Amino acid sequence: MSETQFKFDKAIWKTVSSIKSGRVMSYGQVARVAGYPRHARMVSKAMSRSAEPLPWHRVVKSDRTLAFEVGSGAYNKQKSLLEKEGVHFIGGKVVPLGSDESKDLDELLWGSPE
DNA sequence: CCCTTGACTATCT
DNA sequence: GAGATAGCCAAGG
Repeated sequence: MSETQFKFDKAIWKTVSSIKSGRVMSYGQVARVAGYPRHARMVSKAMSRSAEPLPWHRVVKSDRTLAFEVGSGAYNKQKSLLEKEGVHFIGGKVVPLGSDESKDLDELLWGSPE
């Protein structure tokens, strides 16, 4: 494993573990904050290489949907982990704690999204 | 080296 | 707003 890759992994791990419970970050955002813009696709690899457990479930796509196929085991796993932290799922999108749910709740009641 | 892949993103129809 | 398209960049065959 090269030196540069180790530095990259370390930066990613640090950023991911800095995500607070109930909050989420997109892959691109994690990469940018870690100091590696346009490395969104590398974030997943770095997390996979992590020796110790990381709050990987707090990392979602830029549109706030999960990166896995809907209905897959990994998808359900990530979803339950997030819900356990108080994160809502509305219309397949995550709703972090602290965000204004009234609009989404309104959509739910009126049946606009799924 | 060339080509394909992927836990991505932004933009255009 | 969903689907297609084109960038993106490191890894691996």
